[in-house]
Amino acid sequence: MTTLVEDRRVRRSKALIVRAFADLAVEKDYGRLTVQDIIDRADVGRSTFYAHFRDKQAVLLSCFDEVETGLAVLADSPSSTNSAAANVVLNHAWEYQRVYRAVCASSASGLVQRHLRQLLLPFLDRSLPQDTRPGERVIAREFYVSALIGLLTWWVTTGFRIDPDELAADFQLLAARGIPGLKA
Amino acid sequence: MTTLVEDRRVRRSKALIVRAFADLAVEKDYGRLTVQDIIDRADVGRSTFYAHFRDKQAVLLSCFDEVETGLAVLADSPSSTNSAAANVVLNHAWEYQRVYRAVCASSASGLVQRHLRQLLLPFLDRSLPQDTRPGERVIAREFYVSALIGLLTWWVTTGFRIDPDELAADFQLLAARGIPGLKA
DNA sequence: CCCATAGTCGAACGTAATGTTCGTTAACAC
DNA sequence: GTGTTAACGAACATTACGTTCGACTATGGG
Repeated sequence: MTTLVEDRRVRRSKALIVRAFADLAVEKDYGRLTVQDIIDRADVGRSTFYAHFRDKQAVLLSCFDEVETGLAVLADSPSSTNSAAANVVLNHAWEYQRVYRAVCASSASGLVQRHLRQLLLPFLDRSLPQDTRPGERVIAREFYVSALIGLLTWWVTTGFRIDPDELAADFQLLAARGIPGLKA
Repeated sequence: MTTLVEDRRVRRSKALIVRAFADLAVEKDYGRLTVQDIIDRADVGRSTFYAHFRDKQAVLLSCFDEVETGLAVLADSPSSTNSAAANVVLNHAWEYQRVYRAVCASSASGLVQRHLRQLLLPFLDRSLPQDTRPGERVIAREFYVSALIGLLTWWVTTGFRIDPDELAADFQLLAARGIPGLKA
């Protein structure tokens, strides 16, 4: 009969690998991060790595599993039923900084994202009011540019199925007036 | 005397490489996309590739250069001085679909982004009103989730320097009421 | 038109990472 | 204790990397 939980050694190996990956992901470029780096840092055998993960991407994905299950638990907990979605997510990130750092810093997302951000910020700044408080302004900027990048990416990858001016108008309206019907 | 513009052959080689990359970037995972793939598709010699680009990342970055210069031109043109930032950007993407596809689809941004999106959407859906028109709702969803991911990423990579509840409140306010002072 | 320049080609090469295999050793569950 | 199972580590073929070189050829200046 197989046991219900994983062998202790398996848990140990996986944990060592994921931890090593999480550290390395913030330290160096994801693209140049090799399996070799991971097993060196984790100090596990080469074959051990491949016994549990196909490649480094699989390790990254397993980080999402952690996040996902953790979030699900948090969401079902009674303390959060009244909280807004953002509250739950941000508090979860706060608690599991290590994983979130790995996921967000891993330039799997970073490179393109950063460049688009750099590219679009000066444009958006022309529209943003100058007289807000510094702290608020930074957050509004990030909010603004992220929403545009996201909408742009969605539009591009779904095949440009809307007229650009129409989409721009929708975006501007959402940005200026907020999402209709959303409770603050 | 060296000529002012690049040798025609250089332009040709670079164009072949960039075009091949752009095609491949939408076809297959960026992480598994090799220099070999690119030079096979572009049908240029191995040494030619390395004469112009350090690695595949350099090719990706050169896509941004195209975007950047194109945007700058568009922004300075008299026709767009009155347009909102989003208008300029989206119309530019509309015109250069090939490059934008490569940049956005390249899972350099995709993998992490897609997963976070999948993860967060169900949370946000609980807050979104059900009675809006389908088309509007899709856009609002993308707007909403992208803004949250962006703000989350910014918060994580800048070292969690704000209280999560405070950030969540700011986010919720921006999402519900819009960015203060932004003209629609 | 000719010539010097400069880019491409293709082969070759050392290096590094990949992904797999297998026999040995040690830890695990029961 | 005993049978099972994972980790180890060395070895291996394979693939991609990044560079070098000599032969060839398109290019653009004169």
